[in-house]
Amino acid sequence: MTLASHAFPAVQEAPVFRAGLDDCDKAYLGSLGFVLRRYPSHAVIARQGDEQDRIFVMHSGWGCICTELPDGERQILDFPLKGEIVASRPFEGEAAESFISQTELTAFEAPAKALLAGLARSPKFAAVLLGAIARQRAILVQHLTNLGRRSALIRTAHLLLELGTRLEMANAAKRFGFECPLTQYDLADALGLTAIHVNRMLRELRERGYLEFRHGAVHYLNRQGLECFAGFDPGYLRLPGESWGWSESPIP
Amino acid sequence: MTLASHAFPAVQEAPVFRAGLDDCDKAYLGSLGFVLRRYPSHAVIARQGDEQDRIFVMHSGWGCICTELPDGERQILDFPLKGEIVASRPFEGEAAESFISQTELTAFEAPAKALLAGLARSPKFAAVLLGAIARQRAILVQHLTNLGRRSALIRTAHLLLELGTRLEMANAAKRFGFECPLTQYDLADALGLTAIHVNRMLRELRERGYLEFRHGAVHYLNRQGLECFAGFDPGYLRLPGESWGWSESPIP
DNA sequence: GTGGTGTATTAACCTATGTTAAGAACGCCG
DNA sequence: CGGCGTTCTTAACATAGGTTAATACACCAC
Repeated sequence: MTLASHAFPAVQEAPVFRAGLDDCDKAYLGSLGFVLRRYPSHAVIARQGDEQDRIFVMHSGWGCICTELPDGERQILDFPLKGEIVASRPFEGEAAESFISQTELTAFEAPAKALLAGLARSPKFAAVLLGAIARQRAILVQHLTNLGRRSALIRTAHLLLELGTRLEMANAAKRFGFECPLTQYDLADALGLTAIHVNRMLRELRERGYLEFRHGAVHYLNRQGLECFAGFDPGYLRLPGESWGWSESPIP
Repeated sequence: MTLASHAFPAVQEAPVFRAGLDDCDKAYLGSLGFVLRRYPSHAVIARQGDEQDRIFVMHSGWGCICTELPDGERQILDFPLKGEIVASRPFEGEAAESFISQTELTAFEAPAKALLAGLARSPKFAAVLLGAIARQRAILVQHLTNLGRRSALIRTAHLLLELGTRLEMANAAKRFGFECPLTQYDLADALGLTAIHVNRMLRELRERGYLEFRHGAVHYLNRQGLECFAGFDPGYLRLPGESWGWSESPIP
């Protein structure tokens, strides 16, 4: 739309917005005041309990959304990936969750009020936003189901498959897997397990010939078998109004 | 607004809407085509996988939102209570969850599209809706944290305290507790436990002098102690823009 | 009354996961 | 190069929670 969109990454190209908006809405989006900011690793980008007035669109790096308990433990709710929205308390009130970077991370930021105004402006814009919120909710629901009703082994597999699929949807996956800078402690906090047990589960997945998680990368050894074993059905990751993936080579 | 609102319960009086909307918005709400419907107990009101085109506002009775796994197990995500919204996939796409009645249940229903249109109509209306969605998300997050990082005993206590507080907010609690027709199997499916273990935990809570769950009702024995023990902080249940509770006797 | 179904309760036993402890591998920095 | 912190890995042991099974209790149909 502008020269800047060639010189700098533009929020309009984020997967959340890319599919659903026409040029007019994208121009409007460009006017909302999104700024690309960079955070170092292990930075607290938004703290649980603070007034929540910004929303984020991930651009690079890894972070997590988590709740912190009085005893110092934490529960990771999700790892927002490239092109996904972070808007924990959509548009009002104090945040119930923290947003923390795991690696160096860049994200677009805008005042939440700007987006709220956009809801009234264009039905298409509203639909895209609500679609993104619905997808986030679906992901949260899967994580909840994971914790409540799946064994540690399947739970671990399910999360890794989900992350891989989401990265593919953002064109950020590798050929045989994906880069994943999470530590086993991070995974443990997301899976409701101990880091030691995560280690056991990763070994088990490797020994069963499903996948390998080493040197900050996940390599599938038998992806189809793993999806079957984990009961992974990626339907919940689809953004409404979007056909499957924007990869160059669509899966039949 | 109309004669009918005296003869029949009106959706405008539901807690979700009651606080935030002015008369004009309430009149609009009344025009959206909400219909009060009655379901028998153990009815499937919306099934996982079906196209989701209605939203509900609970009016009486108990139900649950759950996901069903291939192996026949289920994970209950939440128990929507009187005056709360049920809109699992807000406004589009197929439902990732089922909505099932536990007791006989009545709810207002309207086509989801009607609400979507309301977003553009009035900023206040949009804010109320988004507030309700945000609250639902906060509840989901607490349930997730419950499953991931709290012991079975505290988890059980936390859920019961939450339900009690939500019922109070809807003016639907008793003096010393609340009526709760859930079975121990229902609780187990919500807590990620076995019904047998739920039984053990309820006994433990009773023996410790915290609360009693018998004959379909929860009686607090030492509510303050229990809240402290469970680390229960009801802040996440507040609807944005709402002061604490609309009970006649506000808690200091 | 009798029987039947769903729920609650308890006990005995088993297993998945947590805990503690200790090395090993790797990167970073002097 | 050597030392130090972070992460990974494994083993031995402890326990929370699951499993199986049996009894008791309520409610309803007949």
